[in-house]
Amino acid sequence: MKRRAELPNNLQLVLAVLEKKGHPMSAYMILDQLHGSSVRAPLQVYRALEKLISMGQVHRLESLNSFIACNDTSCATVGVTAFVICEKCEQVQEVSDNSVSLFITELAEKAKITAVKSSIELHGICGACENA
Amino acid sequence: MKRRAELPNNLQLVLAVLEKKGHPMSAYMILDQLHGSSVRAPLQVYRALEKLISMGQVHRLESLNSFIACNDTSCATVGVTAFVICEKCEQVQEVSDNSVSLFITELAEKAKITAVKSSIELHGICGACENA
DNA sequence: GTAAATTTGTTATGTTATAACGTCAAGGAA
DNA sequence: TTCCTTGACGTTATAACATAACAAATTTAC
Ligand SMILES: [Zn+2]
Ligand SMILES: [Zn+2]
Ligand SMILES: [Zn+2]
Ligand SMILES: [Zn+2]
Repeated sequence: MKRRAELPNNLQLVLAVLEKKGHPMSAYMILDQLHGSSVRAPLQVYRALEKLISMGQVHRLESLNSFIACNDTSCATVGVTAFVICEKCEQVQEVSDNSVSLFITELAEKAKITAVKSSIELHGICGACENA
Repeated sequence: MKRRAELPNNLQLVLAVLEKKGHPMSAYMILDQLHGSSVRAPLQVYRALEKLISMGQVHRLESLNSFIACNDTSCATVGVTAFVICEKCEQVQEVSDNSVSLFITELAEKAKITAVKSSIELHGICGACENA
């Protein structure tokens, strides 16, 4: 994996925006934030996101058509991650312990399928928002 | 739950198209199939889909931006369903046994969140396609 | 150093989803 | 009945998300 400083410029820019925000952002929200930089067109953002995702630095949230900077170093080694999303404050937790990978393994076996990728996204209201 | 014959016309039309296909379809694919009927505009399709989904007759696959007719009577009673999708033949299996709902329950507890909805989608290559 | 291959930028376009507004029909109160 | 409210539906327009196609620049292979 490339070290941060070695990332091409567009990847650094996109990743920095996502990390600063800390919440899910659509590609077009990212593009808005980069107004004035060398990143001018949607495709530049999508291409950067694609690479960052393949490096494990960014995740795509399918149920939101959005992207978020990885916030859990362990998810890269485990490979399967579940995302828990608060619908009120947009906080996202990554869960990538054994129970998640075991669940996916068993699901694939049960369905007689060779898994390629998985998307597990749980929406709800987090504790902090519940008590607000 | 309304019986099939009692469904409003647009809902019947949309559901019939999805059931005939048996695979995931985007709203616009459904619209194409309904050319010549009273369903002429995207919003008619989306409104029908929204109702069919709330009745449990149709599911939305977040990772495909697509919709599929429910093919498993048990998923309505359990409430939580995992979808296993073959990327080659587009066959979709619904899994809604106890292991799935238990996994979601435990995930919600672990993340200290009150679950509202969940999306579990596993992509892969099914047995039939693997041997082809 | 030159040609081929890859990456990047730009424009245009395709795909998915919703906002805004007008019409009509059903149902209830006066 | 007649008026009013309410909700469902159709239509047009537009917003939001994503990729195709091509040109220019850069990197890589020899
Ligand atoms: Zn992560
Ligand atoms: Zn919250
Ligand atoms: Zn179902
Ligand atoms: Zn298959």
